[in-house]
Amino acid sequence: MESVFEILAEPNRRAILSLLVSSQQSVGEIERQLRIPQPTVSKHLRVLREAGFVESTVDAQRRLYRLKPEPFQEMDAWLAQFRRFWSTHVDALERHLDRMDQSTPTKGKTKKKTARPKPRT
Amino acid sequence: MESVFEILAEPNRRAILSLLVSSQQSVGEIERQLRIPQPTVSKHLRVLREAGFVESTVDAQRRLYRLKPEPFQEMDAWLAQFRRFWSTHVDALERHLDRMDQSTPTKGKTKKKTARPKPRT
DNA sequence: ATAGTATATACGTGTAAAGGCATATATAGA
DNA sequence: TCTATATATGCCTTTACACGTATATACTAT
Repeated sequence: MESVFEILAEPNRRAILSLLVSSQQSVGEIERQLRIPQPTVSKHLRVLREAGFVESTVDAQRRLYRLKPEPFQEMDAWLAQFRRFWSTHVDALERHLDRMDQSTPTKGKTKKKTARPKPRT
Repeated sequence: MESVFEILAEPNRRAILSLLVSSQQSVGEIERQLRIPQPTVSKHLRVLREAGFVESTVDAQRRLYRLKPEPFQEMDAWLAQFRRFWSTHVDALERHLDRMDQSTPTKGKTKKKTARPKPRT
């Protein structure tokens, strides 16, 4: 479990990170929002912490977890080598996004799509 | 093995993708450059193909594999939700990049990645 | 048809990680 | 002190891959 990619391979961990985008959260808050048992949350948080994705501060009995930017930047740096490549393929990409659309668990976000004339598969 | 992140969790697969950035390659070429046994290469290529990362065309007995852009874009879309966040932390980021620099697995590398000077909480 | 080359697949095995459950640790408050 | 709350950790079981080795399939050339 050394690379950032292995860390992100776990869906619950990605969910936790997405939760923390809005603001820092306690273990209990994460537990309730994601409806996964507390020991599971704590274990994933440990992995995320050791990988540098999050850090925590103590607040009474609570621990507040928040994001750290570095590993995300590391991923972005890896992805960068492919950017040049995929930007030359925007057309095929649009068709793909068409089918993907709401696959990103952000929040209620308006998807500004330019006219997409391709409902076919 | 459904998400792009799980696909990229495997180091050999990431290496294959990085190889293919420059140009399309046959299985044998990949095998020789990465020095991993041919069945392993084929298996990883299968995974990558089924996940939409690559596609292949036939050239006599060879199969030429090349990148497809969509999954990369999907990853990028997921990462996007954190961009806003990490751009407000450029300073800490710069220090990190300083230590990371050439993090792209081109070839043999020294594996000193353990020491993490933490700007303590 | 036979041999040679290139790639894919099948099978068995080891391993590591994820989850469930119980319990330990720490802090707060009575 | 004792109890309640919040979080972490330990143990156990299950499962999902990744790899090695062997073999199958496909195409080429003689």
